[in-house]
Amino acid sequence: MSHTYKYPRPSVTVDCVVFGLDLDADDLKILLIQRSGEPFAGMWALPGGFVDMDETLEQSARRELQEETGISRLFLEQLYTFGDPGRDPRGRTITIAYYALIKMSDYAIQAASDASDVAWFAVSDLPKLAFDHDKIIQTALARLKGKVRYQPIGFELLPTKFTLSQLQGLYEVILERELDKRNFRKKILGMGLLVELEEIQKDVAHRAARLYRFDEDRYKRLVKQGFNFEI
Amino acid sequence: MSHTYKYPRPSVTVDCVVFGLDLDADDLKILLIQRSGEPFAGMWALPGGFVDMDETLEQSARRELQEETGISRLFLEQLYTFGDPGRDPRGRTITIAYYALIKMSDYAIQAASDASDVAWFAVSDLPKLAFDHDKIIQTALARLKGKVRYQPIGFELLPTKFTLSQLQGLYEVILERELDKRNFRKKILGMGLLVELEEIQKDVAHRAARLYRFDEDRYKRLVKQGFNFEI
DNA sequence: TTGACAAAGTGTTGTATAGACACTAAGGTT
DNA sequence: AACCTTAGTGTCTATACAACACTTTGTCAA
Repeated sequence: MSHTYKYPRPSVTVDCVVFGLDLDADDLKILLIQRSGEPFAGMWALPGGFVDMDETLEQSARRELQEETGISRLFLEQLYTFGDPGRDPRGRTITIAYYALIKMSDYAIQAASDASDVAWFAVSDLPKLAFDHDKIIQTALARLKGKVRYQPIGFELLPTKFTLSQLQGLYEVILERELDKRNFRKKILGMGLLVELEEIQKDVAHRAARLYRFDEDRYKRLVKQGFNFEI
Repeated sequence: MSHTYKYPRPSVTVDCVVFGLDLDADDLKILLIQRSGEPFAGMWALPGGFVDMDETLEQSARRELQEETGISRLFLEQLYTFGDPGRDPRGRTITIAYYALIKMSDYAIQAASDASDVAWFAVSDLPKLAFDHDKIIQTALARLKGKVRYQPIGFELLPTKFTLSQLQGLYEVILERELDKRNFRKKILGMGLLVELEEIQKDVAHRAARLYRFDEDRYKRLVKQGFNFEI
């Protein structure tokens, strides 16, 4: 069955920049898939695909992620729409890019056990990418860097329970600069958005750090009162 | 001539939220056009239209603005892409929304002398709009409000030469709160981005204010050195 | 011409926040 | 028992922000 229109139409796709945080390597990573078909067969690319006619753009992004990587529950936000003629050799294609933040620890097994055509790459060591996906990733990095300071989205990258050092490391990796430990703790604890848990770290070869969790309910309440998150 | 594809494709359009500042009324305005054809004939809508196959999305937005309103040189930036199924009764349509800032004083004649189907509306007094254009406008307002504090885009709305009171009024309108005159002047002048001109206001029924212009070159140089604009 | 009006223009002070900075505590390893 | 690694903690200074009221300048009308 085919579809005929009076005027030509571009193809419309979604692509996802999925960020994960490697706590051990103190490294920000991106999930890529290896293309099996042409064009760019064998090259690495962002997970994504064509938009179905009866789903929203966000649903489309979630579905493609589910299909290609098995990842389902995550923070997802529209990034930017790329549509230069020539960005896809098959013909005019417009892609709505999304970026996602996932708790990599939750998915560690999945990504590892999956077929070899899904893998995490450190942001600082990306392979050559299909289409204009390098440009999309640069845009996503800039957005993340800009946004993480004013909205508590960084917590989406950490496990539910985390140490203050892990949180600081997260900001250091994303913002690409070092932060002062005392000032950071003073500030983040002063906001009253972290709940100190009774638990401490386990299996570390040094003094174990206290675990905290982000208090999302309190954050939402404070925002209503005009509270402004800022690192 | 018709075009046939194996899979169905959505239509792709661009829409523009054009902001202008009414210096007399101290009012933020949006440029709308009155639809002549179905659907939503007679209703007001954002200027926009279908994307051609051989132009970038931004070119497309500029072309549509030129065609429908005569406006050509302006600040234009991608806003967000709206693509819910059902947002256009003619069938699945995805629209890439842009927002633009124009020096309304430069275009005052054009908008007025044009056909009656182009008009400025105060943001606080918009008519009922076609499609989901009210939602697009709300998104644009939020973006403008968020962005104007951290990037000197506000100057795009003022004439080249402006008074400090006009600049303050601009921020007050966009941010929807009053600012202290002395603190505002101290801060904005302290940034060293305004050039004090030899000229003063004319034809005002009170003490004439000094005119300033924004020093874009200096701003660009400062940004390279890590300068952060913030109101 | 002068008095009323309207907006321009101008500094100080207290308060809060950001940034610089170094040592002790705890726990596991050798 | 000594060592190694990371956790955890407080003060001071400089800067930025917020609150606050009066004088100056020019126009217009009586």
